[in-house]
Amino acid sequence: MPSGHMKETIKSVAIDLFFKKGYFATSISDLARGSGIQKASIYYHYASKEELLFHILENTMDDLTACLKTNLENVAGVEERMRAAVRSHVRFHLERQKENFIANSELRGLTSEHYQDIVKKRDRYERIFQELIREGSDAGVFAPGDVKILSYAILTLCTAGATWFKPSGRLTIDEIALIYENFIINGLKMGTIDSDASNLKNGRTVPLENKKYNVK
Amino acid sequence: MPSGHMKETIKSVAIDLFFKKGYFATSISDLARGSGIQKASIYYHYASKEELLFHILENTMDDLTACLKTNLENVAGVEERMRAAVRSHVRFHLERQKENFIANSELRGLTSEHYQDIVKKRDRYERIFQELIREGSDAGVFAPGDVKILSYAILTLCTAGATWFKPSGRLTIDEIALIYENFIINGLKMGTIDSDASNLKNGRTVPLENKKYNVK
DNA sequence: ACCTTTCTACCGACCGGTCGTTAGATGCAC
DNA sequence: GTGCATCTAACGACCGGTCGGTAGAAAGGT
Repeated sequence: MPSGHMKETIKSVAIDLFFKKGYFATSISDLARGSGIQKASIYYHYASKEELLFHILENTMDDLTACLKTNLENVAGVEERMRAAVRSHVRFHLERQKENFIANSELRGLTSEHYQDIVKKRDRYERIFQELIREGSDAGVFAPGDVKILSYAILTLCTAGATWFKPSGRLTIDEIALIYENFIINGLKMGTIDSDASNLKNGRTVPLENKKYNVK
Repeated sequence: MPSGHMKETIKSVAIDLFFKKGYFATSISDLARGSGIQKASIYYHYASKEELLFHILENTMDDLTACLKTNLENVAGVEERMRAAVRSHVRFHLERQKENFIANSELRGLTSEHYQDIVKKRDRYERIFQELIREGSDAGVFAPGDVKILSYAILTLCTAGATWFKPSGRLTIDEIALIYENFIINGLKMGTIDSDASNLKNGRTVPLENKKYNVK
């Protein structure tokens, strides 16, 4: 089971357990047990539990961005580039599901400095998509729309796959990637996306927090 | 700030803190401090921390479903019904952002019995959307596609709003709801959604977990 | 009206247990 | 014997939860 370096073993055990039980619910003892060492020995490799988490998240974010950049190399045309970007994003999230799940659910375990590091990396990644949307919109290929909201939509859509995807499931990663790719390109292309909310005709349709449900 | 009953005060303090710091990071002492009582007094109103969490989640899920059902009453036509459903979903998640965020991130805090209760409620809710997609697809209004994947896509897309939405932000809830509504209807309507993955032409484009990045 | 009992809502003190972390000794490869 | 990797042992902090008790309002009998 151990793959040479104990530091890597600990890391991969951590990825497993953080994914399965969550960061806070996973104790150093759990990590030690899973790695086959005593819990004090963890501290020879990592300064703290939080540093271990940060290490995982940082690696994931760096690989995610590197992956996207590589997959965009030599791809021409804004639609094809967006397709490639979505494909890259979906595949990365499904192939490395556990790490991505952690990256999206355990940010609160970080110190504020580390948190900001990760958010900065995430923002840089998002900006690549936003730039693509803007390009496509300028070129008339995509409908004009709110770039930020659309980028969030695209990314969270694909990211969500990491929460429900089962490698043993009905569909392969490539099939899922294609479904998303088409869904998104479709949503972006047509001209019906606008922010004209003038035709909204409604009062409150949602119950307030902690209030009993009442409509109209 | 306290609204009559202490039980309600505790609940709303819990919603605030679970949203801000997370369920595990919020201690009973935190809840007591926020509610202005001693921590032992919390147990007069709730049997345990977990029961309090369950109480919040159960309420939220029940209201979510009730809200959808009401908003679908007297709406005819499958496209209009889907639009109404998306609108209901987005609005509920943005208006009651904190509770919904908790409901999507703190399920792991539940006992397995309570967890299954909530998942059952969530599945019932999802099935309403899946039924809508199937109807629309049968009627030829929506393109045929994988019903489950599409329903996940729709729901997670809208749900994600609860993670980044700022009430003081640029766009109103209704504007965001409209953007999503159009994006989704668009994605569903066109005929390009299929699972024909026969034209996939690629090797590995994603680095493996814990492996250095390498393409092709 | 009076006294007694019950119930509600809370408090202060405390428990066993687990947590992340540290200090210092030990084995082992070179 | 030098240094790396791991060990045993322990630390203080804090956790969720329990306990016995209590002030005060309400209920009930006479």
